[in-house]
Amino acid sequence: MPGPIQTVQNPKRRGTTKAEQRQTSMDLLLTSARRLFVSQGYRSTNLEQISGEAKLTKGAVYFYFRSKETVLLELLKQVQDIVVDQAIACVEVAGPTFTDKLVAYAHYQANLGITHRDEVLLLILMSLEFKERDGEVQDFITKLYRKQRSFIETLVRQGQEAGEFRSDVQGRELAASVLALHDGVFLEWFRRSGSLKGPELVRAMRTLFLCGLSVPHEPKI
Amino acid sequence: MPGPIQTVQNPKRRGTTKAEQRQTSMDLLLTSARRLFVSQGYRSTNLEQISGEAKLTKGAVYFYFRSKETVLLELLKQVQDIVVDQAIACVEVAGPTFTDKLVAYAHYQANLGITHRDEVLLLILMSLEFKERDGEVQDFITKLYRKQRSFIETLVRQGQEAGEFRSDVQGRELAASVLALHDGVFLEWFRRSGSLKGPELVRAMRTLFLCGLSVPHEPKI
Amino acid sequence: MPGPIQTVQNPKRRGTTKAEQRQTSMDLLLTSARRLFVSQGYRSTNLEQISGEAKLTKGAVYFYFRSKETVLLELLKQVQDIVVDQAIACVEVAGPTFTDKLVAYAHYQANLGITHRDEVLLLILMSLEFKERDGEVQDFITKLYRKQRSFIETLVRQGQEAGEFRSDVQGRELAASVLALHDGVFLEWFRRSGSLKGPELVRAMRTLFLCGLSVPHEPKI
Amino acid sequence: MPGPIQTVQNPKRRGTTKAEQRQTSMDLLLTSARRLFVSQGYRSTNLEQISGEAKLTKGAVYFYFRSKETVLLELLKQVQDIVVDQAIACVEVAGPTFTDKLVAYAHYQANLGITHRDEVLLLILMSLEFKERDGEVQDFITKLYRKQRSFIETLVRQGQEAGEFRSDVQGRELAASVLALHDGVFLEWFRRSGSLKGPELVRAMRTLFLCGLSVPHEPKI
DNA sequence: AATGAATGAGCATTCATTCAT
DNA sequence: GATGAATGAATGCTCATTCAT
Repeated sequence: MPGPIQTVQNPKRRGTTKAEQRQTSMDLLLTSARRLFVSQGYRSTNLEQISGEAKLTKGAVYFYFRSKETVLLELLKQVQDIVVDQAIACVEVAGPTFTDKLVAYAHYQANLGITHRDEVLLLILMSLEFKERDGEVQDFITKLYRKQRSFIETLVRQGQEAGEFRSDVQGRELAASVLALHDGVFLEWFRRSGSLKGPELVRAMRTLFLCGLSVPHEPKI
Repeated sequence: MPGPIQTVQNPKRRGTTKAEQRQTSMDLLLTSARRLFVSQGYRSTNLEQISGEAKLTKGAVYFYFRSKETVLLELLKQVQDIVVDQAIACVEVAGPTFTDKLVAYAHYQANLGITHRDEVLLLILMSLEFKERDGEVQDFITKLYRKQRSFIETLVRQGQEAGEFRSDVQGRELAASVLALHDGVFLEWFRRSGSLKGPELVRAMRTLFLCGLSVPHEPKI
Repeated sequence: MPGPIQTVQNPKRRGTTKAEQRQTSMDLLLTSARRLFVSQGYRSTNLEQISGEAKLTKGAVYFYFRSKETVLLELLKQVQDIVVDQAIACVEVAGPTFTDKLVAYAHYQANLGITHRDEVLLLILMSLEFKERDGEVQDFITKLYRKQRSFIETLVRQGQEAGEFRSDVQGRELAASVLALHDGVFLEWFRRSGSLKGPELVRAMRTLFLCGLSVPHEPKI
Repeated sequence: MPGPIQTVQNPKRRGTTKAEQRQTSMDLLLTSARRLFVSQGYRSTNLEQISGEAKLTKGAVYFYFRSKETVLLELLKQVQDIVVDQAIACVEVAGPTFTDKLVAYAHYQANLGITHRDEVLLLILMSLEFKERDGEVQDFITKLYRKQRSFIETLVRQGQEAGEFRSDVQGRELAASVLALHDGVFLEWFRRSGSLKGPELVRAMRTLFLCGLSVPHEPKI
């Protein structure tokens, strides 16, 4: 018979407290939202898909979040912590040379690609999807990117001043290239999921980073 | 039964032949569609925006194209010609070394970034937006990327065999990095439109290309 | 390349006068409209289909007719002549008994089913499709049906008075049954085009007509 | 991003359980859809009319049904039960003669004309409107008609073999005439809603059935 | 804690109709 | 005599959001 059939809420997660259940449901919703936003895009993902994958209904999303946009913002906050803040913290303890720091950065990111692939991709993809929109999401993403950029830029500039990195290209643009390579590698990986060997790709990326940044040993072009 | 409609037909494009008018309108529609698809995404652009920007109405789009998707396919055909085929043709006449060829490729692409920014971006952005969808668009994009990749991969492999490019990273992954850097640079430029100096960015990209690919002259890392 | 491709008007109907060409084009349009209205219905047939089948374009329809509705009205005028007026004329010269007249009517209609199938069906189908609409078409069809009905009713009533037809059912309802059987047979034929033998069906219809109308020869039910 | 919508939710169907509300709304929608499809045709009825008559909105139709077509299919399933299956069941228990069975069929249908006029008409009208279309609806209707036809045909053939019905016309065509008369009578009633006396019409129909089918008692025509 | 009913704005698409050429 | 360009109203359908339960 007709009508959208929703799964009957059978007594699940028995033996858990309300608070635990709350957390579980929220986590399920966030995880499926993240996965779907990454694979289909924000706009092309609807609340039925998100809640369905978490074995809940649309209404549940509104119980936990104010709106679809809030779900994304929540995800982006997680991203900020994992992808940006922890990367910065990790680089800060590395050293002593700036080359060491850059390698640490590359390694941290490469590792994220394995442990938190969707978080990394979410930031990149949403930055593109929300480019011309304005609102909280746009603002948040812009700030995140700005933070990331200025961190790398500082690193690159310091490396240049220390004579570790080449100075024949301006720091701002060199830093932009580093980020570009980073994002590009993740996107290419995303696009071809399966047909590329992750570790090899990371090695190639690191090689490009280092060789491209290092002081050239003889005139090129 | 809809009654007779009394619109005041503003005499537009008067004094032009049908053929000219056709070409003009189609070009206007394609140009505004391209611009909008790039800046807002395919799904977030509606036909009213596309036609409105060309001073036409939704109906006109359907006079020239079978559907919204057909508009995009038409644009992608142009992209294939400009961004992929001509790049390949351009590289083929360059030489004699593979390094020369790679530089020619980088220069051609860098130039496109100035003369055909939207065409380049369209391909990259649509490849991401249509990732999980299937249909004609997905197929077309996949083929385009495959062509581009296999071309670069061949170039990189030949350069490796000729001893010009480093061989400590597999050709496939090295080629992927080249494309990743390319796409990444364009996206970063797109994201920050205005705040980056194009020529400088291109120089940085070229440097990364060449230094990263060239045979290392002394042990690194 | 895009855009709806229309057949190029190659020099056709050469060696004919304008008037002849006019007539030819109008006839072509009317014939394809009739065929399409019958097979798909009025609303589901669009002007592109009508004109396309006549190797002309939408605009041509508007050159010859004021509107889509006018095309149908023109067709219905033809139907009036062939299906109703000529049937009446034909019956009037038949005789001498009312049974003879009824047989003449049945034969005329049966013959029409072969020579002018679409005209007969058009009236029946449009009477159903335009039932709740109002306007010229509705009016025209209503008048046609009224004419047909009152003609048959008179015939039946006269037959009853002459003692040829049974009088245990009121003339109005008996006449309605005759028309119902007539329309029903044509529709069933239409629905199953192909799987029914026309001549056999006509014989069955005639049998039902006559037996059902004739004075019963012994008590029934 | 659509902002929060401030509709004043008129508290409708308050005090009813979800299940009741569901049933009520679905029934209202189906009933108005049936009425409108019969009086205006499927294609000429829009979802606003259907939902409006049930004091709901377009969206509600999509809450209960997957598409406009699904609404029709649901209605046709009801028709199958009431108009075809129950008629067959009813005839099967009638007897002992085949004439008795035919009379039972006629009575059942005549009664339906009063209690379920729209259901009977829906099948007939949709069989015409969907003639050239293909898809689920067409398939369903074709199967229904086939079932009906083969049932009547068997009945007629058995009556012929038993010597109750005339054998000078082939069973297939005789059966077709019975259905034709049936459909024709309903359509004529539909077309002239109001100006025909139902019971009289039914008597006329039954008379035509019986007289036309019965073995002739003396040479006719 | 979560569901199910219902809404309404937005959107791609179809199509009769107009009009300059 | 007829075409091609363009319009705008209509319509099926999607989806974020609201709210009573």
